[in-house]
Amino acid sequence: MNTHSVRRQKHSEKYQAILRAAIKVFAGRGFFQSTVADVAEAAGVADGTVYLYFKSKDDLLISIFNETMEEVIAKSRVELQKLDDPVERLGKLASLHLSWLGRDRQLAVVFQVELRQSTKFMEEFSTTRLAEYFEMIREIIVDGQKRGIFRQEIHPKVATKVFFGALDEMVTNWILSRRRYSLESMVQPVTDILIKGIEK
Amino acid sequence: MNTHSVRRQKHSEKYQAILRAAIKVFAGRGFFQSTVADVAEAAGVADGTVYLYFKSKDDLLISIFNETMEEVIAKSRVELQKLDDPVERLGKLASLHLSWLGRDRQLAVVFQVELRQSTKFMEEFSTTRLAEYFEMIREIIVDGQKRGIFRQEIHPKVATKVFFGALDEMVTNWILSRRRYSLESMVQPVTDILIKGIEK
Amino acid sequence: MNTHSVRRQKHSEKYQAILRAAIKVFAGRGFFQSTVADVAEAAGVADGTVYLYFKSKDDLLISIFNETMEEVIAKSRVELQKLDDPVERLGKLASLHLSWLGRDRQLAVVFQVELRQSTKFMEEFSTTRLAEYFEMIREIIVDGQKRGIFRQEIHPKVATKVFFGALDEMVTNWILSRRRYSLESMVQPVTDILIKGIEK
Amino acid sequence: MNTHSVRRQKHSEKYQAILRAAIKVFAGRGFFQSTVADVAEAAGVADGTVYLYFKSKDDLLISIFNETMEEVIAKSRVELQKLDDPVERLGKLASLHLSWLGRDRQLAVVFQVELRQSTKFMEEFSTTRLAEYFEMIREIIVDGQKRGIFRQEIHPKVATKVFFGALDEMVTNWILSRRRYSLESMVQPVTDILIKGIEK
DNA sequence: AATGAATGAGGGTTCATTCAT
DNA sequence: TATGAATGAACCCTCATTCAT
Repeated sequence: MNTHSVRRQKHSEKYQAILRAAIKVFAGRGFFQSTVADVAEAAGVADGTVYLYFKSKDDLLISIFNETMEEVIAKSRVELQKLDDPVERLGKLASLHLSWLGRDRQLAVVFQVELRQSTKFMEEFSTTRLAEYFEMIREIIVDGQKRGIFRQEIHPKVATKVFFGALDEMVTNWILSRRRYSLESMVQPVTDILIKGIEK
Repeated sequence: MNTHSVRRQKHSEKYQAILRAAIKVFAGRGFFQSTVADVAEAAGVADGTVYLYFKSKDDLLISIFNETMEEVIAKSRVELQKLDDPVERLGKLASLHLSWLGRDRQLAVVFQVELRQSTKFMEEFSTTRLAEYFEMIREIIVDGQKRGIFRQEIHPKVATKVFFGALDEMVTNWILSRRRYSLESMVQPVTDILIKGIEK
Repeated sequence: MNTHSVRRQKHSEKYQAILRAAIKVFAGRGFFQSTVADVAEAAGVADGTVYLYFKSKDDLLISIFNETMEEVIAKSRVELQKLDDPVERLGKLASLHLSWLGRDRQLAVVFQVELRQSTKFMEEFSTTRLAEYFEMIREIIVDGQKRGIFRQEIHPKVATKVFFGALDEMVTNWILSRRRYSLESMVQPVTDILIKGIEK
Repeated sequence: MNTHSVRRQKHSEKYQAILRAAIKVFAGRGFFQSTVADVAEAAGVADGTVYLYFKSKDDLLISIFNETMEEVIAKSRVELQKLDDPVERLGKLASLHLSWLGRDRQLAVVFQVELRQSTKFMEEFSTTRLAEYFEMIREIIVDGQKRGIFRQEIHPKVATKVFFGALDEMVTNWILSRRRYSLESMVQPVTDILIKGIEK
């Protein structure tokens, strides 16, 4: 089996081309309405070639999630390490979250809509990379409590969900909105409410 | 067409049986993975009978949304009219939201996962019943601002999305969680944060 | 079984209404594309009622053929008996053929198109009422030969087919033609050729 | 779409195999009673393969018509160019018509019965390849009139229909007949009548 | 590595027919 | 007689995946 050689190709031009094509196609037509042939065509490769880089159609979706989250989490960690104040760090997280999705509407559609196709997917996702993301948020909140900046009585996990849920809804609303506005412009008003909500 | 008169019998036994079966089946297998035959079998009717009451498989999903939202909105209005204080009203809304979904895990799965299958669906939904629901929330917030209870500088629409997004995330997390806990138990900790976030 | 009582109803209002509706519907949408429900609706009766008067959907088509041919053959016989000259009789036959179909475009469509759906139908038809019709034509030709008006060397059966085929094609062309013209106007030019073709 | 390049391979083995299979199956069971699976099985290919070469089930029928007519018209033109006398040319046309259908009973069934399934088909056909065929006949007749061989008073279009209708009926009768005889044996007796009918 | 022709299982939907009322 | 709700078999077409080249 040449799995290994293929895995090495993760960052090959074709792998990336197919992944980008998948995002575009899934965003446009929806995951279930898209065909592997659609993705192949958009990537400019033959149908069979997709299977040299991805195990299945599902794997395309999972890979979009994993590849993107990996990058996002890594970048976020780097950015957050530069800051110390929990308030500033939460603000930064919100800013990063809304700016990376606000920059690429198609990717946002895939993340807000297509990746939530089934409990099967969602359960899988929420126990891996997404759990990491949640943990990042939770840690900041716990740290804020320790430092006496955030209220002791709030439950960190609940606050994490509130934080994530609020950002998530901003993105979903932005995607579905007819009006075209900058997703980043939501950072301040949202964090204002969220921070106030947990601050002492 | 005589199917029309049949389809209108929204409250006939069969209509309800098929709708309940659809919720159960869609929640279990996912909308796209479910077949109309699955729904029919679960409802104890023939495949063709489904089409006497619903236009298509999609219509089943849309009907689950519409029927449920109609009922939820109506009940919420009744309950909210009994209260005057914006804080109490928001608390009531959160309580109602989490309790009606917390009562029926399958319905919750359909609402949190299956109904978000495609932008097509979501765009349709978000412009109708869901918009009504958002409006209900927004009105309470605006009222709170007028009364000087909530901060003037918060943007009601943003606050509405934060409120909804937070509740929505509670439900999604609850569905995907392995641990079995009461969704209603989230009411107090969530509203605590949200109210604090917008209060003066 | 109440077959007998039903058969008695052949000329009841409903039987005729359903038959007329079937002609209209089959002519409009084609036999296979039409549904029994279409026919029932057009006839203003319930779906099930159709089955009180006709054994099956096929039976509707067969009945249209039989009922009409019965009438046509009977009327033709009466008219032909009034004439003696074989040339005049053939002319009369052509005239009757083109006028009864030219009078009712929908009936013509059913006869020229829908009744020829399958060899099964066609074999059945061609051995019954249609054979009678062919025989009527053949007898006139044989008579013409006996009287020395038509050429001896022509084969009566062949001449019959030529005669019928020519008329049949006139009707088919008329149905499919965009231009609207009187089918009866074809009588003279067609018989001119056909008569000349077999005359001494 | 890469199916296009495939579909263009009109003379590939598979394309021809499927087309032959379709003729056989449609002739045997009738177009509407035949399934695409029947055709695929008869052609020795998978169901889906049919759709690599043909757009739809309808397209199979249309292709049988077009492919055959194209060939027939081309061959007829070649043969007719070898002759000069309008009488001989009409005779040749009749001979070609009856011999190519008489050679392949299944093809004849498809042409006489299955292709006349619906006005939709017939209207489409009669305005394309069939119109060409009619035009070929008409030109010979007009030529015969110019040369003073055929009567001036006959209407060329009517004569064309008579000619075609007569041949057409020969074929239809031959198909439906229990007795097995050579269709080509009809050429002489039919043309005898038809030529006499239009000659001076 | 890449291709793309071929596969064949799978599913939404239709509709002729029945039968309890 | 008449109704029309209910049935369930049947079918066209799609498409993820494979594999010979």
